[in-house]
Amino acid sequence: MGTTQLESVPEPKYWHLKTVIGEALDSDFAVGEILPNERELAARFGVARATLRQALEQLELEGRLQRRRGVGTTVAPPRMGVDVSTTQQAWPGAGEDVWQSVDCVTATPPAAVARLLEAEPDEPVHVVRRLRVTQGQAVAAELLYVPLARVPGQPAADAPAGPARARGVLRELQRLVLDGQDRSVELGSARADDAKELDRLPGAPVLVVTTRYLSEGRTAAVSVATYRADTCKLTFGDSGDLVMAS
Amino acid sequence: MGTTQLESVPEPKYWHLKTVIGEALDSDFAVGEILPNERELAARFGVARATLRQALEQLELEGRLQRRRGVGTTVAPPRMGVDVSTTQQAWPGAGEDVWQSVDCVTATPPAAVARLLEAEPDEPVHVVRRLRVTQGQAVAAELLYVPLARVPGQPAADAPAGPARARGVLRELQRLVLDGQDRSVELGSARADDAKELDRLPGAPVLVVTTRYLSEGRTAAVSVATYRADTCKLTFGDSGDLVMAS
DNA sequence: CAGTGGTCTAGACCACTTC
DNA sequence: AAGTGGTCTAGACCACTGT
Repeated sequence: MGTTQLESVPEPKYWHLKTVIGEALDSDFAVGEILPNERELAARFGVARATLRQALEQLELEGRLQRRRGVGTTVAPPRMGVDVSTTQQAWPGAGEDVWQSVDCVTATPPAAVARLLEAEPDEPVHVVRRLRVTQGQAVAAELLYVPLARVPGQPAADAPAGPARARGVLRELQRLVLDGQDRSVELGSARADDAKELDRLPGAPVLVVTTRYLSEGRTAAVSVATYRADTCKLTFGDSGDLVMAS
Repeated sequence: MGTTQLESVPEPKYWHLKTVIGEALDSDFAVGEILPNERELAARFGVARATLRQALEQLELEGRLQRRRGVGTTVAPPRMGVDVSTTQQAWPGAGEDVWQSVDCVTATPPAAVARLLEAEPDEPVHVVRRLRVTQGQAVAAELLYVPLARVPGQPAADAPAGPARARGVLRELQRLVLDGQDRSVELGSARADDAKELDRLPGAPVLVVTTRYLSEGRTAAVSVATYRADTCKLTFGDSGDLVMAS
């Protein structure tokens, strides 16, 4: 007894629910196990389905649950650590193991990207689409913007859009001297196309990693990569080869 | 005529709403301006308030809106870039400008932290509470865990809890040799205490930055910092002194 | 006090997956 | 066809902020 704290600030129901279910997940459920459906759970806890859903949404946001329409709600495995460190400065595509080139087209970039590129909003750029696959799962979708003028040997600017052309642009990029790069991470919500590639619904929370690649004092390329926030933890290993396992 | 796309996949209402309002924000509103209240907006768009709220929630998640109970919904300023780079390896508290020491107590860490510390779950640690303030605003709340055994000169282990003791622990830490650090970023939701310090409601989305400080081959300290995801963009400047302004 | 956003309800229908 | 999560409604009341 003692500090029973009689609801000086009454806790919202969904918040309390989240705690209760969260504890149940730790003790009574195994990873991958499916929970009772939402109507069942709502009835069991004596709340409306909307309230129950509010609790489940939070747990999904924290990476503890995974919900799929038409299937059900399952207990999520711990988030996988995805290395995004920049200690080994390198152009994208240097370690071709994790990123798959999907496509490449020529277009004018969004205004925000043009600003980062220090280019006119209507300057045409290569737009390379890549997918990061880890343990058989797509964890990130990337758009890499490279102004045509920055890659000298036009690697088939008129070549048919596709993976081959994407690899061509990456190859040209790697000919340049990389002076440095800076990076930012922020919360966003998945655009429709990214959501599709990541097997999520549009609007799903994602971690947006924006990288600016510098060469000869200019911005040579900008990458905007959206990582699934539910399943990923971004890691920056800055201490030799040590990586946070967990 | 052309690609009118007759709803092959009917877009959810709230998604469409989000787009419409988002565009209106760009063209018709200035930063800081207050929007009409939710009931008014819902009526104007001919939807239920819950649906309107779903759209506003997304926009808030993306840092475009700011909502405060009892006050209203305002247009948010662009996210501020917060530097969290680790290029200059340093113990916490080395640049005392941005972090304010708030408190320090002795306790046993959560299980997950104990694991990172490579310590027994019941080993007592200093828990230093700090607040990161930028431009007059609290942007992050941190808990720094330092095992008592790691800091040699017990800096008043029984001293009264408070800022003075916090600074004492940081001072002791800085006597050690820092071998390296690694870091991870993931999405989380604010615990009640963090939410209070960050002036948000519990459950608000946050970016959780976990840092492990290594000394003499061991983990000397673990920091868990929760940044407001709505107002912050974490930056990692790895190219000299260049910072992404935006 | 009036006005705001936050919580909650009890329903309905829709889109998707699986059998 | 049956069962799942996703969307949407039209209300109600609560907690908080201002005046």
